Amino acid sequence: MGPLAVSWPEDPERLAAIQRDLAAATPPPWWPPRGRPILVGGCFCCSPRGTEGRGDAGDEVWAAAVTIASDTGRRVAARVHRGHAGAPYVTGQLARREGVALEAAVRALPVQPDVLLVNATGRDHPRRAGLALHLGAVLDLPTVGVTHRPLLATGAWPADTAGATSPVVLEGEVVGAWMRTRATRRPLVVHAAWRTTPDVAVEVVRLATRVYRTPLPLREARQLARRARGRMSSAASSTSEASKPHERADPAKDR
DNA sequence: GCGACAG
DNA sequence: ATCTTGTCGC
Repeated sequence: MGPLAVSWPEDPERLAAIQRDLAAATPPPWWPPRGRPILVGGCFCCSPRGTEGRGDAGDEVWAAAVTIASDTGRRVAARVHRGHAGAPYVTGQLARREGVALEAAVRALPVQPDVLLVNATGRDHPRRAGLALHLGAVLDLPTVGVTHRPLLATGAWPADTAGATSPVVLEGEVVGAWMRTRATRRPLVVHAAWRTTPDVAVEVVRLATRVYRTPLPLREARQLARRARGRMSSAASSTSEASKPHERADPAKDR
């Protein structure tokens, strides 16, 4: 795609209009090449600790993005971007809060992924265009949403075996799937988003998941964003910086 | 009063 | 998202 003029309007009604346009768009479907490794990206945005509730416009935020090779699980690129929230969190309008920062983090990646995981819904949305779908359109990248629970859609949990899935449906449309990435762990919801179907979303998450419940790209992006928040550098208001080369083997929690 | 709908 | 609390597993 590309011609579609998409942005991150601050006005809720302008965002709603864009979401309706995005929902009606018919970009070419994408799916992972069979039998060949791909680059799977992930991005994540967090706010200062102690900030409960919806937050406010102008809140400091940290957005991280990573690119990971699906065959080795190795990180090939990572960036953290410190910026500001465009709005408080409002159901159905997450794009206004996190869109700008997430876009900046992904664009800063020296190696772009083939497909991007986003901590948000896609078609499961009041206007069928959640942040995961919106971000894909803006970046011209296929996207898959991954959340802890649906926004509006419903569906029964899958069997308690690794890899099991069950449909998540919104008004008759299958918009995603519950997916048991790890046996005995709570399932995640994987969402069809920009240029992806529920089946493709499941396959991408399968390719990107290793030993943890959370797919590697999302897990690493989350770690990077929170680590950056912890450092609390006193740099200027908005800056992009390379990730540090070394790793910490921390048995961190995996919510 | 109750229930709740991404992050 | 963040907070709290509890439990399980390495």
